[in-house]
Amino acid sequence: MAWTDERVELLKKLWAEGLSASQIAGRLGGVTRNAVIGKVHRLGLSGRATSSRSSAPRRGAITRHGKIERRRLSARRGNVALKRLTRRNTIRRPAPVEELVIPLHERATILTLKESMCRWPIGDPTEEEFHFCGRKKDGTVPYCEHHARMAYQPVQARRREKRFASG
DNA sequence: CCCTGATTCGC
DNA sequence: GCGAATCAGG
Repeated sequence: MAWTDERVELLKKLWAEGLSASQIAGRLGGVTRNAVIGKVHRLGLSGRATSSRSSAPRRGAITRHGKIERRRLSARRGNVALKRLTRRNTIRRPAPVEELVIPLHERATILTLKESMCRWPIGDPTEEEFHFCGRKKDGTVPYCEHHARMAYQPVQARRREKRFASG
């Protein structure tokens, strides 16, 4: 699919809003995240404000798409020695009840929703702003931790409702 | 393994 | 100019 003026403008807008390349690709449709990244570079938009990534590749050994060199580099990776032990937070807060406001750049549409994303619907499906939660979920439930609590309400909450209902 | 952006280069 | 393949990294 061609980079029409409209699509380029949309790309610029979404990139400025902080959407990731894959998210933008999902919204545009017809392009991969690689295409988006490539276009971003050609437009000179790369390097978003607070991205202090220094992922520039090491120079020197890479010839072309040299497979030998790649393998050598890959073999040299993975020297993870010690990980800091983290203390678990023992304080448990009660489950929140209010709906969360999902930041614009984290919202998922039907096109960007992945298997690993929370499918809790937010808003009116007939409206443009309709989206899904989109945060990370585990494999056992279709929702993130927060929305799982809303979907499967704890016994306590139901007891309270029952009590209200009966008197 | 999920994801992120960056780079190279055949097309 | 385009973007797949591949990279480095969280």
